[in-house]
Amino acid sequence: MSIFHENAVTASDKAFFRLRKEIVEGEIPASAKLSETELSTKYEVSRAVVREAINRLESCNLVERKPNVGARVVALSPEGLIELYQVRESLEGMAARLAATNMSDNEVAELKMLLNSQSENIKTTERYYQEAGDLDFHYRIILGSKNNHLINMLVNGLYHLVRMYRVQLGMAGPRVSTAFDEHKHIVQAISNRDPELAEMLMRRHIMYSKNNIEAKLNQ
Amino acid sequence: MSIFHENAVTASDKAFFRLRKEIVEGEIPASAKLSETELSTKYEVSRAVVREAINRLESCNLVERKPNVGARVVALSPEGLIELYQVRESLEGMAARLAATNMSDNEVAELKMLLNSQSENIKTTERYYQEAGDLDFHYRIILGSKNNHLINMLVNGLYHLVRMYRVQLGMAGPRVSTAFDEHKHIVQAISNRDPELAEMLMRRHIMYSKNNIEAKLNQ
DNA sequence: TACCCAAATATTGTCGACAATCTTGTCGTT
DNA sequence: AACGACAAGATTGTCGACAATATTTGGGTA
Repeated sequence: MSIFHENAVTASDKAFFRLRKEIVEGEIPASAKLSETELSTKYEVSRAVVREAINRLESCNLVERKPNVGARVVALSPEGLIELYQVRESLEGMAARLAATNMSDNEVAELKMLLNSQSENIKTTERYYQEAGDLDFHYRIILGSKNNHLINMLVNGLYHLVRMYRVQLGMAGPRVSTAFDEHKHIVQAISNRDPELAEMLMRRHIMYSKNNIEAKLNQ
Repeated sequence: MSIFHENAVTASDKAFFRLRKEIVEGEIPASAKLSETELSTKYEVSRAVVREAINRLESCNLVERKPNVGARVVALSPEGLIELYQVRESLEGMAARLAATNMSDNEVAELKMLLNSQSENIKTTERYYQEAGDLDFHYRIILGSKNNHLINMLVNGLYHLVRMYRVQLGMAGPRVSTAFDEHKHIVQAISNRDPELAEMLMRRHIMYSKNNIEAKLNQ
């Protein structure tokens, strides 16, 4: 997740990033209890910074907390994944719509270049890169919306959870080439400054991913 | 905001609710600095609970925090309000779509009853009630989506900010009767189990509000 | 054995103090 | 006077200890 280049300034930041990484990548498994004392000895910091880190993870929807009881990593469920993709469809659709209006010509050009470079590597490269490329694509459109609420909700709120599902349920999926075509069409709509089409295509794109995942889960 | 009946169990909860109320209602003005020590003496609690409350307010997008510097109440701007309504349009549109599928017949019937009771009071009652009624209407549809992510984002994340704008910029608006008609049509679509129409009508409904606000701001 | 109550234990919530960082004000130099 | 460096003050970040609450353990009774 080095795309976002967040830099930790305080100890809570470091603990937050580390804990988030361990949760997203499954080192700390889903539904596991998060003991404040345990983590504070493990990370060699005080309980206060662990507490703050856990609180932040709660606002990312990565952990759930009950008063006087403690925090647990969220449970991963097929239903939760569907709900997540419904929200993504809604928010990223709007992001594409806004991006069609608000992205600069320069940003659109760079987005096209990104797709071109991906198109060259698309057969030779391995899965992880494709996943990062997909992430990068969506990330740029989100930023292109120029809507700070939207950006914050998606980047800080949903994407780590999406990645947690992907990593732990092994949902990188094939769908590589078809997804790539969908990306191309979305960029075309943005380039044509067609907000409605951009939104519709983005929503379908995410809906297809959702259906793909649902099919895998039910098989 | 007594609709949501959150009950505070811990001291941080109380501080959080109180601070949120004071910020939303403008008692602590927009862009004001939040001093931890000051608030801790004012509320007669330790700095730790104030810190936690402020952190929670940050995840509600009601305050912004800079490391080693402190927290400020967010600044209210016309652009921020527009961005907020764009996100609302997206999320509540999806909520209406999902509600058309997921609300029980019973819930739909209760929603209709709510509208009927509002229809009777619509001329005699004062503005505040209408505002609460509007809130209640949207709230029920959000819950009707049965999507926990959506519910959480809207109820805990956006609605207090919306209310802060309403209170402080005096945006209760007239638009009472037209908005009521829009509500009726949305309920009709949900009752007909027509997700696409429900979403479209909700998006328009919110877009109209946004346009109404924009017009007021630019006048 | 199954169940309930109470003591013991462990965990979270809250507090005050200290350390690290930023901000403000003063002084000196150009 | 303008600018920059330095010191003083104030604010946030971090820590360990204590208080309050939840969980577990153990014993007694039906």
